[in-house]
Amino acid sequence: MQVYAGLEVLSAAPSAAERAAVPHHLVGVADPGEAWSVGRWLEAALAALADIGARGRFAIVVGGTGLYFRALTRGLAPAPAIPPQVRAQTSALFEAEGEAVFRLRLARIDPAAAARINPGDRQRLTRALEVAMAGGPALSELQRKTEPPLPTGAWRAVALTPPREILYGRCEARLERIMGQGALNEVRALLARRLAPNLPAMKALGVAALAEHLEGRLSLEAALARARQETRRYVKRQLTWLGSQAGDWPRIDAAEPDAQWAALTGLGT
RNA sequence: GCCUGGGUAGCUCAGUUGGUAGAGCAGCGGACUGAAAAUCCGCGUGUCGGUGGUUCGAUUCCGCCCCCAGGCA
Repeated sequence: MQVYAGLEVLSAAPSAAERAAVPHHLVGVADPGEAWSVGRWLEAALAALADIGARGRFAIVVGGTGLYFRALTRGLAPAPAIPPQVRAQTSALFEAEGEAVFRLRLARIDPAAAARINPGDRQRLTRALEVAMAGGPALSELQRKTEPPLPTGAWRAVALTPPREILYGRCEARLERIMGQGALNEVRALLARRLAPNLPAMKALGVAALAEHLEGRLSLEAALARARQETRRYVKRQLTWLGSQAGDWPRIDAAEPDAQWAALTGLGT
């Protein structure tokens, strides 16, 4: 989300002072009207990493999105680009056929995907069919061919997993802070552009709830309560991801991380 | 004070013609390959307000008490 310009407050992007102290890459580089994706981000991230490496420096990749780390460390299936019209098409098809029939249709071209995807998971079902319809190998096939984009041993990872209660407290503090920094103004500006609500930028935590408040359909109190809830659920999903997908990463789980960080890096605090 | 409704899961409620109860939301757990701050899947023991009685058995029927809402004084 920090990739989008105009979401600096909502996404709690690094401050001007932080950015002056340390060069940051890929912050505010995209327009919220553009739909970025893991694939597009990965390309940009690899380019930035190559550039930093060429200057003889190392980079720190920071974020809360498990899929993006997975793409960077383990790779992304070499799937063809899917035009937006195709997506609209599969979505309409799903609508018309219903899940059961749609799944059977998918099973004919990508049985592994049809068997694996959870009931009701329309997003994954339609995505799998889109890739299959592009004419090349099925998504499940492509996923098997995935190669890590970075050389082994070129990177180290660490998962930050402080106690849940502390995390929730920090979410609360973050919400208060961004409200004080003008989160509502950012939402107002986003609404003024009348962007499609399914654009990724419009899915940033708090946008939908605060938009409902600005449109007079929700009290501020109720909107903040919903933003809090969405944030907590997101935190929970992050922790689940780290538990299974990044189970082998070393952890920093203390509320005050300095000692663990020093032990991990061999550097002083 | 009297009358009428209510008191069941964290919340809003359903239900049991007597055999110790179930939905939605919340919460928790899980999945995850170009929408991922997304999209999904799974999980329901709670003195059925308290107490005494009837009964083999009471959350359910009866008595008394407490609390809440509305009405009457």
